Parts: sequence; structure tokens; C-alpha cells
Amino acid sequence: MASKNSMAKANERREAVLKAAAHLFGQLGFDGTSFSIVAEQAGEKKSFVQYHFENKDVLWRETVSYVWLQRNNALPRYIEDISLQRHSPADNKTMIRELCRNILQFTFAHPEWVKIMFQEASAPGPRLDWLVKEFIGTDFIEGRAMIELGQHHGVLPKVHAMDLLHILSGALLYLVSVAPVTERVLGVSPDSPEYMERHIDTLMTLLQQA
Amino acid sequence: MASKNSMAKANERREAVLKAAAHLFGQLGFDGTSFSIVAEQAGEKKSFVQYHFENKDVLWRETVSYVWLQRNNALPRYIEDISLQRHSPADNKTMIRELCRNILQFTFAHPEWVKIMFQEASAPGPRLDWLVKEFIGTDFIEGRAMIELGQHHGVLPKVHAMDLLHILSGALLYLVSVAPVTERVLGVSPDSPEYMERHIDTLMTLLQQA
DNA sequence: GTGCGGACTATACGATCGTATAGTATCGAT
DNA sequence: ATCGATACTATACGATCGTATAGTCCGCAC
Repeated sequence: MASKNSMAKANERREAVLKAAAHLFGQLGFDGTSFSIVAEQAGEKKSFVQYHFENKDVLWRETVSYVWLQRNNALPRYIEDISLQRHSPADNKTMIRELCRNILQFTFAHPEWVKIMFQEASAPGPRLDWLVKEFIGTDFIEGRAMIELGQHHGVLPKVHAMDLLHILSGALLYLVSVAPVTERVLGVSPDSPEYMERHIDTLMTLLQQA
Repeated sequence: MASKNSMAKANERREAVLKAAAHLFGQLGFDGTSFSIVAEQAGEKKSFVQYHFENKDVLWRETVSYVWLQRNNALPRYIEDISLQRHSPADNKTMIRELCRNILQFTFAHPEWVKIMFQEASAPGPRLDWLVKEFIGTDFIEGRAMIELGQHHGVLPKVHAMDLLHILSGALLYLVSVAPVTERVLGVSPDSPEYMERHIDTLMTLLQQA
């Protein structure tokens, strides 16, 4: 047989390419990322990348799918944890706090999905269309549902749900997106535990008035 | 003399290039923007652009300077208006509301500065360094001062000033940045007066607890 | 052991990139 | 009238882009 070993190895190499591509597409955008850089960063030949991803659009789409898959495997866990259990109001508040912390932690550790989103969101085009249809559309719906759940449980203020989603997303994702800027300006990096904790503290204070 | 007319015309052509470049750098990023596209969008020859901006980095920097100059001419007006006048607490609240609305309106009308910032913020590099040193560093300091002023006047909650700045910036700029996404998902464009007004309403509600 | 198919690689090609350089048109000063 | 400077344009060049194609290697069926 082709042996489990060789197949696993092939997948590893392919995944290394996806990982490098995710990093590069997020950092440099679609145009700034080339087959050769991706290959180099993945420790592969350009022809290898080209062989597994027939063209650049395919590479981009598979990379985005890979990134979102990773994210979806990590993030919604917390959400289910929350919605499945019943807690006292006090517990609920610490829980939503923990949810924010988890989102922030994961996003700092895997900022690719945010960066890719921001890269593509800045200009209309086929890639944005695809991204919305495939992933972000669902994100919006689920995010809104989550907000409404929190409001129903009395742990989020009863304001317009979509606005609150945007404001919370903004508060969390903006922090990650401009982290390199913040680091240069303030000399401290927002992905440190203390910075994150304080930021969430502040955010929670603003939300304490359900 | 070279005549005022011809000089004005020359400046017009140069400015048309800057305007086109601002749009393109914001939409496509540094790598995605080329001399030829800029020239084409400005209705000029590539050599004309090349003549006035000796290389791509110079073009980018002058474009950014042009964009920030425009923004700085428009935005801080409101800030001075606020800090110069003394108001009753009620007036102050409607004023901070109006400030948010003005920022949002201007940014929707001239999203280039936000988009360029997000484009460059995603990756460390010489352009980000320059941007921070030249413009964003000041933005942070002034923004923080503004927040602290609002807190001192009792119209903003007394939380960590830099965090609040990030949260407010996030709430406003994130909305603009992902507007193309929101439009596709919800079918309504966030730059409509009603959407903006409601979003600010929601934001103000969260801040009502100084 | 021969042939074949799939996994990978090397090379080639036209387009476009950023940049450098050579050329032209205009105009005031001499 | 001519010269020189300025403003702009046309062309050229090497590098790199995305892609297409040809070639190599190797495990397995027969």
C-alpha cells in the first residue's frame, strides 16, 4: 500500500503550505503573497505548492477554509459550554467574561482569520463575495444569536443585537488588528495577559448595566 | 512667469494622482497598487506619476501624508469646538454624541486613512514604523487626551483611558472597515444615516453610566 | 522486468512589476 | 537665434509574477 506513513507525511507537507499561506495572506494580502514566498516559508518548492493548488485563487480559498476550520474548532466550544449550562446570574457574568478572554486569547494566537478578513473587507470583489457566502455570513448570524442569548439571560444590555455584536467584535478584533501599532506606540504588547485582562475588565465595566 | 494658471493645473494633476493612489492603496494595499493602475485611475501616464514621485515608497508616503492632512483638517475641528466651550452636563452628552457622529460620517466619506492603517497594521515593517512615527503615534496621544477630557467633564465613564480609546475606536472604525461585509450579509449599508444613528445610539447607551 | 499512473520537480513563457534612462516640447533669459 | 532648464513622455531593462508544460522518480499490477 501507499502506507499510512507516506500519506501522513504528504498531508503534513500540504498542511505546512497552508499554514505558511495563512500567515502570508494575512500579513501581505492576496497580491503581496506569491507562490514562491509561500513555498519558501513552507520549506517546499514552488512547483510543489503549484501541484497541490492549481492556481492562486484555489490556494487562497483552501487557505481560508483551513483557517476558518481551525477557528471553528476552537471558538464555538466555549459558546456551547455556555449555552448548555444553566448558571446563576453571577456565574453568567464571569462566564461571558471568560468567553471574551477566550476569544481574545485565541485570536491573538491565531490572528490569521481576522487579518484575512480585514484584508479582503477593504475592497469589494469576488474574494470578498466568496468569503461572505462561505463563512462570514454564518458568523454574523451565529454571533447575533449569541448576543441575543446573552441578552435573554440578562448578562448583556438589551440594545440592538447587531449593533452590540459589531461593538463587541470591534472592541476585541480591533485590539488584535492594531496590536503591532499599539506595541510601537505604547511600548507594551496587547497580547500580554495583563493587558488583555485589563482591556476585558474595562469592556465588562461598560457592559454592567443589563 | 510660469503663470498661476499652469501651476494650478500642475497641482491639480498631481493631486488627482494622490487621490487615486489613496483610494488604491487603501483598497488593494501596497503590493496590490502599481504605478500603472494609479496612473490609469488618475487619467495620467505612468511616466507622469513616476516623474512626480520618484519611487513607490515615496508615492506611498506622500499619499499617506495627503490623506492624514485631509483628515486632520476635518476631524479635530469638532474636538476643539468641544474643549473650548463649557456646557451643562446634558449638552456635553449630546456633544460627545455629535462628535461620534462626525467621526463616523467623515470616516465613511473618507475611509482611506482607516483602510491604509489596517492594511499596514497587519504586518510589521518599515512602512508601519514610518506611519506610527509620523502620524499614528500622535493620534494615540491626542486620542487619549480627548478621552481623559471627556472623563474629566463627566461624560465618559472613568475607566482606563487607553482601553476606552481602543474600544471606542474599535466600535467606530471596525464598523467602517467591515462595512462592505455588513452590506453583503445584511443587505443594508452601514453608511446610511439611519444605520449610523442607531449604531451611535447603541454605543451611547453603553456609555451612559459615568 | 515491463509498463503505467501518480507524486513531485524543473524549465519555459508571456505579462507586468518597479526603475533607469533617453528623448521631446516648451519657455524665459541672454 | 540660441541656449539651458524644466516638465513631461517614451522606451528599455532585469526581476518576478502566475501559469503551462515537459520531465523525473518510484511503487505497484501484470
